Amino acid sequence: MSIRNGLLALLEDGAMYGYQLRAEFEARTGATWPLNIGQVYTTLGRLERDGLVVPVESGDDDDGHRRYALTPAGRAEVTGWFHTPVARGAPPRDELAIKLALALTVPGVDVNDVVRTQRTSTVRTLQDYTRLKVRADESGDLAWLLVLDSLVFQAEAEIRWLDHCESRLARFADRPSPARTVARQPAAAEQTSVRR
Amino acid sequence: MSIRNGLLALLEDGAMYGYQLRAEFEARTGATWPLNIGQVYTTLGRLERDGLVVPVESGDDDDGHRRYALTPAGRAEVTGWFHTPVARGAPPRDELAIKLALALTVPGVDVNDVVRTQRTSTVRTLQDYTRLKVRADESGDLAWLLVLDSLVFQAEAEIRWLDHCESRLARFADRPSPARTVARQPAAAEQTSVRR
DNA sequence: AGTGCCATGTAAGGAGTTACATGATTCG
DNA sequence: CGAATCATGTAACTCCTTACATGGCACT
Repeated sequence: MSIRNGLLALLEDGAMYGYQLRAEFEARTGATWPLNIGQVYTTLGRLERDGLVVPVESGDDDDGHRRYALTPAGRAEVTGWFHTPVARGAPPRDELAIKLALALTVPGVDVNDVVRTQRTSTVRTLQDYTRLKVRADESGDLAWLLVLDSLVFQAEAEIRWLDHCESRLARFADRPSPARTVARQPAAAEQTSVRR
Repeated sequence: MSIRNGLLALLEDGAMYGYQLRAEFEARTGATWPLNIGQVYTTLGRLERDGLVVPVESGDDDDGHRRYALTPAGRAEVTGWFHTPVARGAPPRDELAIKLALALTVPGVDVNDVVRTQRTSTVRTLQDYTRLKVRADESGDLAWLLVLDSLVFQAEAEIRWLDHCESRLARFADRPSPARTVARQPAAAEQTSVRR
């Protein structure tokens, strides 16, 4: 969904063709998320089908570029997107959180090992980001700086969380019952819960 | 990818059938990410095709349940998953970061408005999480607690980042040049960059 | 008898990736 | 000339979601 809306937002700046849209998207987000060109075309196809975008008629200056322009409906979609907060109500699945939660209940997995492995990896990632921030600072690209800041904040939060997990795990280590998950659903998981 | 690996990890606990896998997954992650049952079956089909899982032959106690068990290759996949840090090298596209980066360069969008709208929304989400944490504390479900902590840490980081953005934007407000992104790619975006 | 849950699927489609095919233009 | 880049696509596939079809079984 972010690409679809992102392309629409870019078209607010004037009609563009597919290749140009990709270049603009990557330039304005610091090339943080490479955008594959095939998806640009298929997305443009869906946008056209949905009436948010129309190929601009270039009878005169036909340079072989298939430019698209926003329709009124498309313009409405863009302003709507900017005015609506990103839905964090159904948060995207976090592979790391899933992995740790499952590591707790699956036999033969050392949770602390998982935590420590992830921590060193994330710390390294964080270092990469701060190195990039130097370059962003020099370039004076505000958008790129903010995107990088976002990644830095997220990585720092992840590290804090991992440390938090480690200390919480240590606190629970005394208990003989290893916190095997007991389902909270009334009846369903009472029956389906597996314990050998 | 997280579901595929999650199902494999659950099967480490013994052979299960589709419906049971969904119930276990949701129970062990605090029902934070509802798992749709259709995907469980299609994923199991791919896992079987790839030789990571086999339907268990239940000639005797055939109760109509189609149970799956891990193969040695599947077991190897699970331990590999737990030992490998989650790749944050190609970070998942963050819709919020994209939105803000584009809001900077698209005409007619008040970035501060976007920031403030998102902030109140995220604060509300954070409050919901802390309410849930009370229940998780009472239930004593360690896995659920950690998952919720992860969401809280992420939401807090997002709020901090939004505040950070606001102050950085204020600092840039003096400058007459509204930080229109100039592409850093050597030649490409020089040509494709649009400014009217 | 009907409602609701358990259980297994299929269909259709959006989003995203990798890979390939095909031309035009530009540059060494 | 050849290689790289620009530019537009298509194909095949994974992942994920929503929705529908189909049965069994239990409880009132």
